Amino acid sequence: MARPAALSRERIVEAAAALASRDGAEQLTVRALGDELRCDPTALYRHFRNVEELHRAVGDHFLADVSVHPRPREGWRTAVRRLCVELRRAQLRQPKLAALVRSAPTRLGNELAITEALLRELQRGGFRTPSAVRAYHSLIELTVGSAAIDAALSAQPVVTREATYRSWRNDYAALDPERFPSIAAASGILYQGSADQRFEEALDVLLAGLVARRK
Amino acid sequence: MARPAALSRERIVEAAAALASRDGAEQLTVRALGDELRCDPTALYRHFRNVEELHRAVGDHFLADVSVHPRPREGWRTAVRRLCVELRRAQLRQPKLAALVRSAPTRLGNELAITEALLRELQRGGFRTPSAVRAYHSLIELTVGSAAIDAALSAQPVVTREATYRSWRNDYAALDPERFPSIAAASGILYQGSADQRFEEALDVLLAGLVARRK
DNA sequence: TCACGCTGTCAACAACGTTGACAAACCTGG
DNA sequence: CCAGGTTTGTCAACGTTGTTGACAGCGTGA
Repeated sequence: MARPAALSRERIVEAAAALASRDGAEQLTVRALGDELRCDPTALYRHFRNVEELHRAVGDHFLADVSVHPRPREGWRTAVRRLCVELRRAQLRQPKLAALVRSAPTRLGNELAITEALLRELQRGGFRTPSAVRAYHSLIELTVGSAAIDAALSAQPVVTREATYRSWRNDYAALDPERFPSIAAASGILYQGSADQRFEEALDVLLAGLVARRK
Repeated sequence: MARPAALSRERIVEAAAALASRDGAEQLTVRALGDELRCDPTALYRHFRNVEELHRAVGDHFLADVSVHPRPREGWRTAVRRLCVELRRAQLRQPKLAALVRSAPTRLGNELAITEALLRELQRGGFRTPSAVRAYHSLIELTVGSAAIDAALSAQPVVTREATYRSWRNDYAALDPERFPSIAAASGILYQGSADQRFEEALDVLLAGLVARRK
């Protein structure tokens, strides 16, 4: 081949992931990555066509946590539900990196495996291809979207988060009941419970709706 | 006050809105805004602390577009669907703002009006308060989350966006059918149609699921 | 009238992604 | 064993972004 090759896609991706999860995805710049790797920033372009390609690789890196292999005695609906819950959990674990994968699918290894697993399970559940694809889109929309919403808050410690929810409910309760009667009546239970609960509730409702429209 | 005051927050926000909806939010730069207003780009800083404050103002401007007043002869389900679609549309008009709004409800004017309208319509549809709140959470999770996903792409002009979807489908089609049989079979219809269609499909499924669980 | 304050202009800075020319290091064909 | 070609990191530079500080023009209150 060529020269010692101090760099490699893997080494770059790992450095980028460390940098992004430490300083935030917005700090993941070509020059900062050069500092992190102790090499010239533009050396990156020997391994990636542009930053977008790098972002996709980094985004895919942490999706490896989702286990996509079929489990014996697991029904399709349980499998789909678990895949979505794990995908969400992986994104919430790395909220800063999740910003890289939610706007566009990476179309790389780990994400492809998740997509394949979801489509496979839906088909096993009796969805024919066009219907399975529509169901897949709906599930991803809810799962990834919900993770995007909750990313910021889930980064906070539990006590802080609970305090935040409480202050929201207080704000709702302080409203003029004449102008906002429905909010006032609901102020005690708005944003009660965890975001995980709210997501799984929505997921179950969506799944039920999908089953009813299955074809 | 002072000099003729050719500029104002309102005039700037309107010019920014026109620019963003014409050329895409990506093109909403300080210099482009200067061209649009026929003034020096930095004059903007006499009215806004920085671009982020401008983005918020533009976003607020569009949130007012969601019409929350009850319409005669409009069923609750139609109303809920419309509110969600309009809320999503409002957020997509200012993709850069979506990042600021989605993590936490602002609990201010326009957003409160939307919350109130959603809860009101759900109750009109036969949901009792606790059930209506859960339904509200699910709907917001999907609507705001979906907007967060699509924000980046909807910032691009239509032709670019279509080219992006096409290149995704090409990537899926180029995969090894042995390793990814389900994706290969679905590659022609993955990410076909618009993001709006996919969202409304998911919304309809969710609504159907909610109705089935109504109490 | 005149000084103050608001507002737009201008030049400049730092940081961003990206490119093309260059140089060093390795592999391979002769 | 060495010459040629390829790979890979370095360097300087370009065009773009947001932002700042000095300057100048204008209107109003003292």
